[in-house]
Amino acid sequence: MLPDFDAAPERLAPRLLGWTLLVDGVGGLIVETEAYDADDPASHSFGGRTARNAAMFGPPGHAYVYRSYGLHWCLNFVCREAGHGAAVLIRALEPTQGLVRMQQRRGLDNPRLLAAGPGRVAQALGVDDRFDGLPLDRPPFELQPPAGAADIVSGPRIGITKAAERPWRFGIAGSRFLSRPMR
DNA sequence: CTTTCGATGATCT
DNA sequence: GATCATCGAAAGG
Repeated sequence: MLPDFDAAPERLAPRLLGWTLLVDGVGGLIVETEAYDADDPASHSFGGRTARNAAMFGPPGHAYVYRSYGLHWCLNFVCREAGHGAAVLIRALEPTQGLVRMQQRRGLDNPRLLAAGPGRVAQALGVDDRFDGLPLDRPPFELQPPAGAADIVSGPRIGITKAAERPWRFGIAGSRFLSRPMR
């Protein structure tokens, strides 16, 4: 069973919450996401296809990984349809599997800080540009459906200047593992 | 608790 | 040459 990667990003993003994301058996529950679309000035795909964002214009259900601020990696799930340029940014996980491995990679103990933020997620999972364009339906990736329904909250996306009013950030209400509290 | 700032490099104009 | 879908440490209330 897999998420509906053919959906528009603002619909896929909330639906991903509660799924378990593992990379080589390490990861946890997705608790925070953001949607980015082609007609969205905040999106890397807004200006059309380039070398960096090529994976965003590839088939749905694949990874788009980019370098942020010259230091961090960020992981997205491509969605909608091939050639469109839509994706969902994975912003935070509640760690459940491979705690020690994540603590080693992050150089931290506190489970709360292991994957609370997109750069932290990628570092904890060992994701970098080698994962750009890889399919999400087979190893090293594994996705497991939610155990039950969760309360979902939405709000403005973080760290953007354009289209800042779109409420395309989604989180599980009350989770302690968000990059920032929802509002 | 809050705000500020430096790190660091690819990407795009 | 400016702009980042960020993080962590430091400084101030």
